[in-house]
Amino acid sequence: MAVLTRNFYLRDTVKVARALLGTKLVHLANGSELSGMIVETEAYCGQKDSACHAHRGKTPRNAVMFGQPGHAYIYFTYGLHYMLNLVTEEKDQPCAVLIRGVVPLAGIEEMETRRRKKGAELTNGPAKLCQALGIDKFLNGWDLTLGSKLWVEEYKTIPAKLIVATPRIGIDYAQKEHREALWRFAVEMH
DNA sequence: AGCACGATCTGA
DNA sequence: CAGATCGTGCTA
Repeated sequence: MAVLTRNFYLRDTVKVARALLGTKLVHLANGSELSGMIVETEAYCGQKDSACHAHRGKTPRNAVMFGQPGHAYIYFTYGLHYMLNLVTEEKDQPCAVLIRGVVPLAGIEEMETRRRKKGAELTNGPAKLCQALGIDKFLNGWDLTLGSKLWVEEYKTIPAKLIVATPRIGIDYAQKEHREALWRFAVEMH
């Protein structure tokens, strides 16, 4: 399937977040494919967004967000978790989409061994998905348009009826306007 | 140089 | 509902 190009990411972040639903996230970890269909995302929209890491300007940690779109912004938090974001919009616009959930497609056995705890709820939650797919800080800044090591490709078209938009999770510190923005997108399962 | 805290997850 | 656990960024 076609690897998503730079232009896919070079758009309004909220649109990209929505468009990423149904695409396939692939990580090649020592030769084996670990992949899943993206079913939950959140848009973080630059300096003006008080929930965005780049809100207070450029720092060593968030520098990748200020670069070209189509790169992975991965950071470490709570002393134990990694989060995966995909950089969007043009250079110097520090925007990104947080990947919050995937449905495992390939490498499910290996994902289970990577996770401490087994079970079907393998990759819902931004930190759990990183652990299952073996994504860590060494992939920070990786160019996702190369189609090697870590990338996103076309997979499935999700009917609009199945997509819900809600406020983002875990950003109670943000201003009301940003706290309430419907910038989280998820595919309704059942 | 010190310190408070986080786009989370788990188990009690 | 608290504990895990540490890099980051703000303050001094």
